[in-house]
Amino acid sequence: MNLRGRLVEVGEEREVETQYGQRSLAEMTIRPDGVGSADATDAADGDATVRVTLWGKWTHTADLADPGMDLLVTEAEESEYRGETTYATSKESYVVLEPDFLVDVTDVRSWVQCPRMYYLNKLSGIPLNYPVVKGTVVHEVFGDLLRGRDLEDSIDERVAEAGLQLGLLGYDAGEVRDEVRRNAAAIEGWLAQGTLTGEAADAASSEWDGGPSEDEWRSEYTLISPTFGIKGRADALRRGMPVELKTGKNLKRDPRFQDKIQAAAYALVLAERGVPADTATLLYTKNTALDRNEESGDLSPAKEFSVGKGLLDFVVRKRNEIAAMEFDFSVPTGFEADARCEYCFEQDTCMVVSGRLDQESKAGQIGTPLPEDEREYFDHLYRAIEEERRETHREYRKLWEQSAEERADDDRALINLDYLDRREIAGERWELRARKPDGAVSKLREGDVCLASDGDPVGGHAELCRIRELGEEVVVTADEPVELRRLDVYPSEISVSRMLTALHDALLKGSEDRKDVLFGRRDPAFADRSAETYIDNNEAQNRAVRLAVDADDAALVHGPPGTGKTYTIARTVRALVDEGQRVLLSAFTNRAVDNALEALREQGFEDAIRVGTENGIREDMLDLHLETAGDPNDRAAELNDAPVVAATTSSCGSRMMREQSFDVALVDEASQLTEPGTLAAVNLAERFVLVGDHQQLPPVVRAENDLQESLFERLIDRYPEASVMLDRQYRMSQRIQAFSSAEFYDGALRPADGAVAAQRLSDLGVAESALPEELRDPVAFVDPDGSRVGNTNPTEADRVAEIVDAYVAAGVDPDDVGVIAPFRAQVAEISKRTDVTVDTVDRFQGSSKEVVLVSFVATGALDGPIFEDHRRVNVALTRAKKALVLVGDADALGSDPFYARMLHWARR
DNA sequence: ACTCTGCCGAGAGGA
Repeated sequence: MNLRGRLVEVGEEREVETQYGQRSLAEMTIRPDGVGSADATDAADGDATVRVTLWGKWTHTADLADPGMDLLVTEAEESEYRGETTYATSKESYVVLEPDFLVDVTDVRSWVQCPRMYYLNKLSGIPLNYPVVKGTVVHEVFGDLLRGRDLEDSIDERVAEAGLQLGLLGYDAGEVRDEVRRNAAAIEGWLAQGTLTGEAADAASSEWDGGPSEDEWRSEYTLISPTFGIKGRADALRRGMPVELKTGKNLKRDPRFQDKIQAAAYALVLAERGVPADTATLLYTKNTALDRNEESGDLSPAKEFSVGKGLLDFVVRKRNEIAAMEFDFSVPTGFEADARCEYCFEQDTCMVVSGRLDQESKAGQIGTPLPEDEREYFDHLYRAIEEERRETHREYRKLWEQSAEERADDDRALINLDYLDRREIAGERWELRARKPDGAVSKLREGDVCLASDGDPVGGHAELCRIRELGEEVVVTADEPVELRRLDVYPSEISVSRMLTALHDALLKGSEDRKDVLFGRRDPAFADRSAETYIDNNEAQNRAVRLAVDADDAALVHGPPGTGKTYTIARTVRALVDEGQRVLLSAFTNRAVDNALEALREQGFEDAIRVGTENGIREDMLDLHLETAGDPNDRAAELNDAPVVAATTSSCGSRMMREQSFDVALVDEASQLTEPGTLAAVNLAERFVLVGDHQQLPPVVRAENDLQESLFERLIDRYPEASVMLDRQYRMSQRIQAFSSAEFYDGALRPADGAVAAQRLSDLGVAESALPEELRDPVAFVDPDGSRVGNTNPTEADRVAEIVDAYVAAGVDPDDVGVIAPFRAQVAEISKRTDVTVDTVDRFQGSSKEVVLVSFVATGALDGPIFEDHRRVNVALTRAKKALVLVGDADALGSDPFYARMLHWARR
């Protein structure tokens, strides 16, 4: 049986005499309830504790354990001792610390080389370098070969796909193709050997009947292990045994140890799925025929080795070391292993990082430590980012912990799909189709990468796929055919990793000048190089452009709703380019990046490149999109020569963008970005301009931590003189903007001119007299006397729909009406009753409508965190141009001073 | 208690 629980007490290791001789043991006390999977609670009832003895080598894990950690013992032996039921590890047992902390297989690999290498990889990311790019190409070609694809076709296409990266590294396609061809020859030679003849091609063409079966080849197998807390992707499986491809050379008789560990980790995860693998193969594809002819005779690329329980135990223990270290956010020193620093390629990096961050390390330190406030900042954000990582792991857990129905409720999956069929498509890939059940909704969108499965994404057959169509019929493409019954959002740690690298780059690679400003040691400096006038009809906008052009370090532009931020940004970019500056134009969302580009083009500027994934970019900006595939030189030149590069801040953290440098980074929506998120863009430039509004929604983070305050907000508080507030708004009538202006902008936000101030529905040809009495004021309040049911209020939803109808009946175009609600549940409720746009506040940010209705849902009292952040209300109330209707319960709204003032204003 | 956009995916190599 499996035993799992929270550690209450951790006993010391001790030696005892047994019938098998002297053995070591350590006794643990755990509280089995309330943790993890269902079988965790098999052992005991209530909050009783149980004792479990860890024998032999598992005392190593006991040594790492601390009270509070989650402990899992598989195949535990139960025995009675003086009336008490106790447990102990058996021969088959594994002991897993913090199984919910998902460790990547490659992390185990680097940890085995040196724990410090694990840390350095995590911190600084893997930079753009040729071995990685070529390695990736070879892996892709390998997968293609296994699927029976023509070798030359595959090499041509895969090398072309890596065009931009190769170009940035200064390689040309021909030489790379030749080199890949040499690696591929080793693969082909191996595939053709002895009993393997023709197998790959046979497997590829054979009928597929679900999960992996014994005699088949599989490429790119996505594996997640809830039991062992490991995830990863095996390069291939042959007859259920992992095959790991290496692009390098290994002329020794045995595989490299860390490579064995990597392959063994895949074998471990396969064992959990009931497909035990007792052998694994490492394929060193740089070993050539020439090498083979040498005397030892066994230098073929393939090295097989057996995977016994002892090796698997070792993998689990190493994985436990990582989990234990991450549990209290500690930093590995390198002393945990007996790696020899003098042979290590990372020695210099390791010493610099140790020296600058004042970390203990086996390699020693170089250089002087960063100032204390910078180190504190690092420690603080490092921890916050790691907390975010754990929240991402929770998303993984939902893949197996939630029942299908719960999963459906939380919007992150489409379940119970009716599998229709599959079809082989170009590139030896597959197109899979299924029918969606009526009314199923999810956050999945066309173009997303997600996990397609036969209904069981963890224990069954799952493949990463891309969504092509998401209508009544669901169409996805994948490398292997799955019986498509379920689609899940595939959680990714990418944004977390990128935050970490941005933090690292800012502190360890960033210029002192910039850090002085970031850490409040020096006020931002300004030169006098701007022209007098850039924008002649809006004094604040003009000042904003001048501030940005004059900034030697940083400028901050505060743009409340409707104040022409995007226009000002575009004008600023042009002014900077005119000064000969190379500009990075960035923002949190794709939408904002595209809006800024659109404004640039409207102002006649076209010389920009849009970097990012194709499906994130709006169609009318795709002509500016930088293709990553193609001739290396051309692709690299396109990027390197662009005076303006536009990308989301997330893309700025990509390997390719990290190689770019700019004079100025201009970041929109900066108030919605975490500090590390902002740094990803800021790091790439000499100077930066942040544009945002800290009175609107803050950054979205999963964990409660200090990532919630944006760099924009921190800096604007610290350096008000380096900022300009755009104070003229072009969106709302005087009546509508009054409350927001008074509450959030000290009354400084004003209509740009009389026409904006005085706009009314009659301007749209609507007869206001046709509206019910209660709606004739541009700001109205309606209390429908409903009651809150969960996060909905059906009566209020009815009333909202009636009001929408009233506006439409009076002549308002339905496209000009929008409804906003705080909860998604209420959004769904209202959507059932009307065809106009209905969305949450958060999703409405950035857009506007002539008529806006806000449904507050709450009755009786304002219970819930969603009502606590008044900035959300600011967003909701500032979407309307000519008419705004607040629909809610007067008692609830009156119970809080802020909402009471809002009510007072609305009722006037 | 609630809100939720990004990004792609994990990788490789060098004594």
